[in-house]
Amino acid sequence: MDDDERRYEPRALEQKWQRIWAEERTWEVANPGQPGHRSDKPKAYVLEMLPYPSGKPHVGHLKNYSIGDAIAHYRRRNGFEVIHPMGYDAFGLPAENAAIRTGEHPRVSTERSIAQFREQFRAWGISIDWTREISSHTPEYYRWTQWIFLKLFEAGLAYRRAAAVQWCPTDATVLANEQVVDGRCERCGSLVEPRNLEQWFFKITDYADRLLADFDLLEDWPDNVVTMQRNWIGRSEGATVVFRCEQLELDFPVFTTRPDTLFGATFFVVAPEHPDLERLAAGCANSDAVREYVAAAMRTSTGERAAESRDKTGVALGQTVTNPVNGEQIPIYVADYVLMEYGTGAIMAVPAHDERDFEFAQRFGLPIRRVVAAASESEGQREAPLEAAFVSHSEHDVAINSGQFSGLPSPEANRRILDWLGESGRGERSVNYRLRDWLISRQRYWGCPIPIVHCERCGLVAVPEAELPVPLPEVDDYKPKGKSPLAGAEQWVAVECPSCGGAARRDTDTMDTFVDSSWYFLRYLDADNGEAPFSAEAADHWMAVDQYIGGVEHAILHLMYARFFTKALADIGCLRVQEPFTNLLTQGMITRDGAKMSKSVGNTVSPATYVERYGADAARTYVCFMGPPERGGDWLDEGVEGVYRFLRRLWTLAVEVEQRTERGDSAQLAGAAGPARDLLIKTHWAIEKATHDFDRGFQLNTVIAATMELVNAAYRCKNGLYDSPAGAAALRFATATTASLIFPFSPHLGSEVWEMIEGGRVWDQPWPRADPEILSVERFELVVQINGKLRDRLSAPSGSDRDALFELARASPKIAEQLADKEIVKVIAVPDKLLNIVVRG
RNA sequence: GCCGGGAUGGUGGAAUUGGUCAGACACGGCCGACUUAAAAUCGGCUGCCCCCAACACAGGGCGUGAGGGUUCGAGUCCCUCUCCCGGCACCA
Repeated sequence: MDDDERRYEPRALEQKWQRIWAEERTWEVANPGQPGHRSDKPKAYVLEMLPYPSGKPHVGHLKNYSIGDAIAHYRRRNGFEVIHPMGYDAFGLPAENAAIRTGEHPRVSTERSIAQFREQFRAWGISIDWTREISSHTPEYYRWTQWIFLKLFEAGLAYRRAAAVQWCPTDATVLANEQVVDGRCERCGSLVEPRNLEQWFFKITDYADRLLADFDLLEDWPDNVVTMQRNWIGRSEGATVVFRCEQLELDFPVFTTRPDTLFGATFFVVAPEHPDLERLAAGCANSDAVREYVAAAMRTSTGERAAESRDKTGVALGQTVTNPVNGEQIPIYVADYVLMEYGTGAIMAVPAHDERDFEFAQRFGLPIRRVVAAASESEGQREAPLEAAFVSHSEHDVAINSGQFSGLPSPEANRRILDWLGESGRGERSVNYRLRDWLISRQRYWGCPIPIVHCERCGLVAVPEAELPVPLPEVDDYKPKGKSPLAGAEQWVAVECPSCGGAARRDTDTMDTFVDSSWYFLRYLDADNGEAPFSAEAADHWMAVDQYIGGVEHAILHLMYARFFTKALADIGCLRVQEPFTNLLTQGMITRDGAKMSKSVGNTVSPATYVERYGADAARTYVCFMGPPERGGDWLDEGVEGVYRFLRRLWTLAVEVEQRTERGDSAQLAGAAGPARDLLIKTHWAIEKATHDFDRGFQLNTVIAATMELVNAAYRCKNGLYDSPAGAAALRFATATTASLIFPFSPHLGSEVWEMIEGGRVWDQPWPRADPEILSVERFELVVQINGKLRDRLSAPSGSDRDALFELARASPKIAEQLADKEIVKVIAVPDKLLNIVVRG
């Protein structure tokens, strides 16, 4: 064959294998009951987070799918029936905002982008079962998103209520709590404003405890993700204590985590949004000032109000409540540092033991009474005025100035006070969460319509299942105007009430796109099902996702919502698992020149460019070689080139080995000696190293390094091996093994080299196994240390005991010299590794 | 402030979990071979310092953010500190 034709040409080679995989439908798997279903193999569900299709895929996608594909291949080769599907999170704001600018329908731009993504995934050679492809914007998909919404509605988990919500003025929509970062819209950065609106919520708070408890069901999730979710849910144990306003005959329950500080409560604060505020203010002399304060608080943006540097503000209400532990009358204030959304919207203020209350008390000249002290403090220290709030959770603290509880250790005071309150019905143990219900209404166009009809007579009426999907109507104007663009589709909005038949109107909001992605991993399992979102049989077989791979930016939002959906669907009876993702790998971000890639900085990397120049194999292998998957890394063109050079070296080696050796002489391996045996050992070493690193948290970078070492070893010895049968066999074995080990990263080249050397399909081959016999050596290099310092290396027989090793070491001139006139204190031996002689003198 | 994760050559990162002078593999750099030449390719060297007129060899010392500790032995375990990254934060 002509030399030119034997050059490494990734493009032609990659196209060849991609064609074979498409024609032979290599990566398709069948459900139970379908022809071709493999009940003989264990299943593995390998899934990467689905992409939001905008423009073309970027390097983050390349990394995500390269890692996922390597894992999918590795599982397949280890005997698993792997389901590895793909889809698109196609609804969303960017496409809609583009539509407002360009006038092009979001469906058109989205579908163009989907085509580009699909095309790139094929060009990358990702092993996807394309028969399961879904896209969340299609009626076939969102019909079932609506169906699930209705099930949640029936179960009381979807409800509508008026609430103070966070409004983004730029995107002209409300946002979920999770989408507000530092008081700003996560997406566009605008300061969000408080608004009182009636909105749809999902009752995720009902699941708070299960979301926490079921972390135990997960096998391997990164600690930081679990911690972030824990913090987000923010469970705190404490008590609800009732303070009564005698004048108005009103009870005010408050939540506290520190019942032991009750005797230190010297005033009481309610949030500006508190529903009883008007009644409290009505009779008091200050009522104008109160109303003014409340109005100002309502105008202040959420972020501004939360700013820590801000001085405490508030207004006295001129009323008092009774402290249930000592009957004291303490004044009531309204202040915006108390949040209506947390607890009961009212607090008992204990300035001596809470920084915020302390600050407020100082500003308003309120008494500060100390009720907790460290056990070590003297009487004098305990009586001295506080410079700052004494906030401590030590078990060694004691209660002081606390009536009959004075002198008790704080934990006990806590218990006793609670019991005592409970007996008289003035308080009880309770739990509070930071987590709020998930606000899912969006006043935007490009999303899944909410399948509810508003009827003046019947109220909220579910669209009957048979009428799903409620189609997303065509509109002329996408511009958000404070209400959903869907409201402009008058014909669509006007509808008969499914319940009474009278004139009614459709809900014109669309759902948060996180709803779409909270169940997509279930639709893959049964993507063509026209009767249900998925069959119980398919879900029972494939769920849960054994390995999920995606960006850590979804640690809270997507991952918590999907966990909630899974539990809710299980409760409704659709699903038998409690957790969707058993193992999670969060990949690190790829930067360029040390900075996050962004169009405005102009440091983006287009994978397509590199795939064209170096091939998909080089690009994929490079992103896996940069470092451990969960770490980030800086993209270097030289790095891709380095991997490309390695692949080309493998190719060149394979061509040479194929030309200069004969197939089928593997029996010769048994007799290998000298360099041939060394190469054989190196090959088994590489197999063991690769397998070990794959199994230990997918250390993909070192798997690749092992294959590089093997190729380097083959290059160093190959010219001396061609002439002997054993040498030739060792070279063939090393080359084919490299192909086999690199296949999960470079599937095209791996397939090609395997075919050249061994014939057939590498993906049908089981993952290679290292032969322990070959790896166990008869002799090893003994390291001899004296007082922990290396002094000599000797060849020693494997399995020698301590005494034998010591005798051997003493025979060495270097060691003998070191040991002269020294007293041997101790000899430590590590079998087949080292000997440490401890001496004195 | 609280929680989580880090800090290893010029660079990305290795180190089989307390055991072979730490630095695999790769990038970058230097040198050589091939070539009229360059590119490509192949091969070699590449932590710092000392000893030496210089080269080579051999040798010695120091090195995993800083300091201390445990141990025969520490990048790995413990304590203190510094810095960096991520998350949460007026949540009672």
